[in-house]
Amino acid sequence: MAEPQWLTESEQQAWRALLVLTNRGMPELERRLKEHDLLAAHYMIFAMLSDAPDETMRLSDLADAANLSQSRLTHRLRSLVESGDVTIDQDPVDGRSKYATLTKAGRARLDALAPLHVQDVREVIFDHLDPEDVEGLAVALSKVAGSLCDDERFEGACS
Amino acid sequence: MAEPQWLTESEQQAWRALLVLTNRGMPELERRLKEHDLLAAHYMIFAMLSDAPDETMRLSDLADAANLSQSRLTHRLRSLVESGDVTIDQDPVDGRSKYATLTKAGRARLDALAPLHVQDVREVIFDHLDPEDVEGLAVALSKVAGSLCDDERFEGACS
DNA sequence: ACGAGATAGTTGACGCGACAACCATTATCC
DNA sequence: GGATAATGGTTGTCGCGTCAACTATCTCGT
Repeated sequence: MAEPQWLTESEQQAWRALLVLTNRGMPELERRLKEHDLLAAHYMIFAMLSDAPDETMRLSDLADAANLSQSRLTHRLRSLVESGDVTIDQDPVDGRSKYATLTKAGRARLDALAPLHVQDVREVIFDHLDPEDVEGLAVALSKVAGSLCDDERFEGACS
Repeated sequence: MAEPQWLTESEQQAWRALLVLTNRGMPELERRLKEHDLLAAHYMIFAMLSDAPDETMRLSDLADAANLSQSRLTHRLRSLVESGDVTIDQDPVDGRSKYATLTKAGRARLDALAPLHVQDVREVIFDHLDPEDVEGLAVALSKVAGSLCDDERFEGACS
């Protein structure tokens, strides 16, 4: 049995700060989104759809792009369809697949919210960083994210 | 009304990667902890208590250190007390406060789990980074974390 | 062509966490 | 010193996300 490989000073610092960010910062952002009656998952669905051609995606691709489980996507889509922000259609060639599409209303809702959300993200995160910090973050986090998308039993469209 | 201040290229990259990490990496770590019948919140409670003098903390301090709401702490402590990992005692001088203390069993459980958890954290995060990446992460995340602890209507013992 | 397995999506149950309301105790202040 | 506020903690409700089980469709080997 090998000695446990403890975290270095820097690693500990990064890990603790990451815990603060995930357990305080991200919930804070969710709270702000909820003031507009939107879950973070909803916003991700909007954002991914709006970036897609025809604002349409196959459900499983959408789930992957939005970092959601299929089940979670189904649950969230239910409310988005009810509120008229998204429509769901059968794939005509593959009877298993379905497509989600952003409606005009959904598109309008995203357009209205996006600037506010970006502002929130700025206030919580990027306003406290200078460009080199951001660059360092981007480099390091991308490596970790890349491994999470590749590793996870799929070639991951992830990002 | 000002033009919305969109994210720069680097900021977008960092933000997307952070979303992957929070929505995939962190749940993965929780899943691994749960194989040992432990919630992430439980582990945080253990870790904070074990670092404290006498392995004892006032509940509200513990909540703050572990990034938990008081209510969430209460809920989690219930199960930890039931399983005999933690005891709770009244503060003799302030009738409102209580103290949580790690029991021998709790200490043993943490000692057994800590190396495994560190290994998991390594596999998910730090194994994919070289020292400069980690340093960059630590610097940037610490700034964000610092703002979250200070800002949040409290001088924050936060790390 | 047919049965086994893979893929796409849905469903329902259950546990955790957020939130608001609440009780108890201690400060504050006129 | 007695009302009022502030602090510390608990409780109960409700919604979300996970998980396992399920249906339906498609693929592939033989």
